[in-house]
Amino acid sequence: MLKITRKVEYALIALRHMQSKNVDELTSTKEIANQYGIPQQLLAKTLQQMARDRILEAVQGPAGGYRILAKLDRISLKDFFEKLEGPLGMMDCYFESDCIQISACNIRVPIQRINDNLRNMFTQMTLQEVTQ
Amino acid sequence: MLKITRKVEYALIALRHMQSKNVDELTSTKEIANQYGIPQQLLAKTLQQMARDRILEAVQGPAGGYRILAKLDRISLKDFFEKLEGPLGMMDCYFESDCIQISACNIRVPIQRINDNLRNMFTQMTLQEVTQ
DNA sequence: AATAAATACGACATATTTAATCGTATTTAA
DNA sequence: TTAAATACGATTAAATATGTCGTATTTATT
Repeated sequence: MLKITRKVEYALIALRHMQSKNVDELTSTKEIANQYGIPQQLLAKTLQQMARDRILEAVQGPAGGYRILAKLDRISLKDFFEKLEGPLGMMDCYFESDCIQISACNIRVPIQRINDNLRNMFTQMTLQEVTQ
Repeated sequence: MLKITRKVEYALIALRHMQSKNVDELTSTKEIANQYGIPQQLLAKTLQQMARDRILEAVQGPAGGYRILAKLDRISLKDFFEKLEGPLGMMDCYFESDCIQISACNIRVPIQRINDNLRNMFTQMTLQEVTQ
């Protein structure tokens, strides 16, 4: 429980790598995959998604690659995680209302308390803070 | 990511159920399983583990069952989660040192920052607070 | 003493989720 | 025209979580 996924891991590695370069400089998937021993195809998908989410900018063609597009100090860790993984909650019943046993359930409030604290925490941390 | 497991879910349900009773009163696995629609065998294992962890007290034989043994306001959510699920960290490299690419890894510090915040948060919440 | 109802627990099976790979298309600098 | 890069849906593989089975042990009740 509470494990970070590879997708998020690879995304953080890539961001941190790009942060060590000049802002306009491009980084290819291959470069990162080789340097950190990451499956290239999988990393590619992650970077593509980040480009769709306007965190990165993609440049196609040879000598292409990615560079950081967004202001990382404006993106909370919560938003970052949710962009990559979907809604951030410790239980689905936090979002869905079709739990079969919802009427009998006695821990909705407890779970909500934990969830709220968790979300608060990740809302207060920015990507910049974490990756700088 | 960040999903609570059934084990933890069932443990919370059981605790909350028992909290609504007199402190000495026993609750059987069957009673909880029936009332909340939980697989009895699986719940049984969870309760057995909680008994081993001295959170619950088990009484065997017919008319046996479990009652709350520990002071719930003395148990942090971190300890509770770790008793049930093992070390609480967003990445294993927080605990293990045999990561193959540890030398190339550039996100140990970032991950540690997230981890520390997470652990802090769960250290400050007590089981009592959550389930009361 | 026998029975029945409960906990104890290892081993196995199934389901779900995550991670990785494959194949193909598109873009564009050289 | 070619080669090197991104784009992305489909599939496979691996890992984890969830659930079940079988059997043993304990003990109140009869």
